Amino acid sequence: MTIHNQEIADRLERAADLLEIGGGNAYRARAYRQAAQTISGLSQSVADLVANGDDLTELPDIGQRMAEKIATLVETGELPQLDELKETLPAQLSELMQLSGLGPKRVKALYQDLGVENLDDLKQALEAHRVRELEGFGRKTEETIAEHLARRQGQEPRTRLMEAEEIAQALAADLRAVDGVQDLAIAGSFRRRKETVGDLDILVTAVEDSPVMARFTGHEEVREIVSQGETRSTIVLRSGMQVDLRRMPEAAYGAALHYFTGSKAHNIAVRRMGMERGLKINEYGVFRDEERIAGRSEQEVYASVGLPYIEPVLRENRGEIEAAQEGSLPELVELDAIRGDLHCHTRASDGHESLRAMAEAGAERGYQYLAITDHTQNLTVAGGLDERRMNEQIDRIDRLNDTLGDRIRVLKSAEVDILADGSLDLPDAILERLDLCVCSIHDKLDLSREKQTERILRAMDHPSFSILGHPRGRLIGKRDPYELDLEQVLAAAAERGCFLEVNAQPKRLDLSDTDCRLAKEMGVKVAISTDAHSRANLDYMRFGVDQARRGWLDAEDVVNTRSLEALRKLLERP
DNA sequence: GCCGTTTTCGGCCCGACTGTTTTCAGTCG
Repeated sequence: MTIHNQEIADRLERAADLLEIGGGNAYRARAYRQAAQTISGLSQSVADLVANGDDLTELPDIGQRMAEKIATLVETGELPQLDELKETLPAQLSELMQLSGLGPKRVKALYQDLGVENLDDLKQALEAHRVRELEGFGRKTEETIAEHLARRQGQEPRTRLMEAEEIAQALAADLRAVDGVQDLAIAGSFRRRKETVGDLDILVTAVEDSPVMARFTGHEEVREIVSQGETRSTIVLRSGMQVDLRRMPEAAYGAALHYFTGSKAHNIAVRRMGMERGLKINEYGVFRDEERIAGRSEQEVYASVGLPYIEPVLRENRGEIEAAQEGSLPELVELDAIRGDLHCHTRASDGHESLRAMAEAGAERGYQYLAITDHTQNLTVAGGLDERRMNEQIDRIDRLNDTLGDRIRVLKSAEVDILADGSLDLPDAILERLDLCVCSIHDKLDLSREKQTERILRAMDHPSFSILGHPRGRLIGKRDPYELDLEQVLAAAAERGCFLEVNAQPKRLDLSDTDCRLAKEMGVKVAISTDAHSRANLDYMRFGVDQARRGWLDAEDVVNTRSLEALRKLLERP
């Protein structure tokens, strides 16, 4: 049973929590957190690295001692340091740390003075009003903790990017309309285009007497004002989304935008570079002693530490700073570079529109080609096509292409089910009539890692296999990816000339950012496809492009940036 | 516990806001 990167990161985080609560050297706890961060952002499996005898100390923030601990964890499933900590402190104190308003000091006080060991204990202590009697606590603190505890139940902690976008853009539009507002940006993980967003960070510059802060905290969608000040306020909207507004002087806009865009790890790394140069970098600018030497734009901030501009999607401290220093940052793929969509549905299966409507919608977006990929017979719930209906669909596409001229080319395709034994869900005679095949798994999601991997490898052996659709099968926040050895799949794809999909559906975004990066490292190109079930869904393309950009992909790495001619060539199996 | 153009010790990002105090600790991002 191999341990996943996320589990390793979680154990290290838990150890960090307990170290902080226990007091002692706070920097030691931070070292555990930083190691956890490095590992959760890694594309390769740490377990595999250890198995290969790779040197983990080459990874950032992992030294000799941490590498040994991780190796032990991978090999034995145990982290002895964590077990030792658990002997002195209850492990569940780590959960209390997750509650907003509770940090190590307060958790320690709750434990030592009130014997609170877990969330249930905390609830009882709050109800008995014993918390307010602790030194440093008070009535207000007790109430805040109680509120956060109550809200925690059954709440989705992160919002998918698309939903966050709807909320953010509406609010931003209202704030832009306030008197005296000059610049406004939505920063944070939203600007980095992370697949999910925890809260929104909005940044404004405004003339001195602008009522923007008051209009923010007084907005009709506000459910709760968490804090309010001259330059910073935090609210919770009725949707449950927490939003920060920061008001900055114009001369500091770039520095503030950089600061609030994050990620935290990226900022810390940049600030460290500043320190080495005798500079202090904060949200108000870059300072040498008391003098501000940069801050109006982000470019200035980067230039002050000798770096070129780094795109927000790359700011995760996953090697972008080193790449910037070496001048080897990728030229990220742009939405404009996409020449067609290789995965969409019509009414023939579970789509909502006609073939012609989808083709027209593709042409409106300036696409050169659009692949129609209705489901196949195995997926009965979606009205999948059998042999006869598939043949009819192919003939219909031929006739449609005759009427479309050079406006757009509709490619004959299907989203073919990969059956449990790895065979494809339509006879070869039909598959051969298709321009390409997107092949996906829709059932038997709970096979073992070995069997699921084997299933896909076998499917890829089929000469008609072109693209592996939504390769991990995850639904963000709803369903975990199925067990799969992605590296083995990528190696097989590279060998056979197959591609993997970046499914741009906001609830899928599958491959993930780190998966994209792994694909690139292993020499496998991707198709960014919307899996559209309606014309409007074709606009999901930008979410897929953002995900690919977060995975460091350039236009070369993406098959559907090619002209139709070049695409056809690429689709020919070696 | 990590790290090194101040390098094997002695640093480790930094400011805003809140609540409990009355000058500051704790938390957050």
